[in-house]
Amino acid sequence: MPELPEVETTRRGIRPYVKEQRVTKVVIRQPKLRWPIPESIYTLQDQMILDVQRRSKYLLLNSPKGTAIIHLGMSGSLRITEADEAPRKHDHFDFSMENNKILRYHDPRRFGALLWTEEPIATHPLITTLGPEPLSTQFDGKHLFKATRKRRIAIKNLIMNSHIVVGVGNIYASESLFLAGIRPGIAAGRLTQQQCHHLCEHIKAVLSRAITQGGTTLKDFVNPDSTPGYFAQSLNVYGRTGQPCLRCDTPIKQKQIAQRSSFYCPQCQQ
DNA sequence: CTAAATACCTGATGGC
DNA sequence: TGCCATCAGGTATTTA
Repeated sequence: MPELPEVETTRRGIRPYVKEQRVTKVVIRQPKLRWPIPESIYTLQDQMILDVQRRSKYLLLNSPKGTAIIHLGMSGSLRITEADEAPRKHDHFDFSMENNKILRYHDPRRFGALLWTEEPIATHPLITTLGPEPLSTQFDGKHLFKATRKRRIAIKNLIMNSHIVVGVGNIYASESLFLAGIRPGIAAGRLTQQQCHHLCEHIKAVLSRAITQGGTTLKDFVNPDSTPGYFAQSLNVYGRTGQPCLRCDTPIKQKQIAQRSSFYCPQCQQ
């Protein structure tokens, strides 16, 4: 389940293998992803990948003629394989490169995407409406406080809204709310300025820590079986229904908020 | 405008 | 052992 740390870990993992490599071949085995893969993606063929960037959970492969936009959805992953390695089930597309390696996309649930744009990436419809990066200075307590005013939506939903801040998925929404001592279901507009400040700081802390831990597995990145390191980190509340809170021993509660499982400690989060 | 529901998809899991 | 039902999850889009 790629959240922002996993996407960033993927970016760092593939970059050494694809940056400044010419794409020798684009192979599409399954064009039906979240949106159909456009024919225009073949423009990437014979282009040099200048860099791999990330905006929100979108990976951006820059070339002189345009940008390939990759989203991992919920079950997507990218790996580097050797040129002669046979594709497996759910390996939907390949970018072969001059260095005799393949950038290969795998996605059982096909919620991911591969798109192509020749416009400046900032003008792309998927990108223009996005809120600030969570780790940037643009995202601070003031921004969050302002975004919460007069909003009745649950605070957990609000921080998962990419128009407000990008990159906060279901796992880290629950985790950061625990660290900030805020109930996930509370109306966003009821948060104080100080609570917004705390929540913002904890979102930044939990995401940076996860990226650091994801980085520990980077050396194994070419191993397709490598699991992202951050899943091994101790989660305080996510997936711990009924188990004792690590801070106060009260059993962790699970509640559906907007069709998403949310986890919290009824004692530590008021 | 906001908020909630819907759509997309497969694999893992649980009940019978 | 098999089969159906349920759930998980990111996010754009549709509906209210």
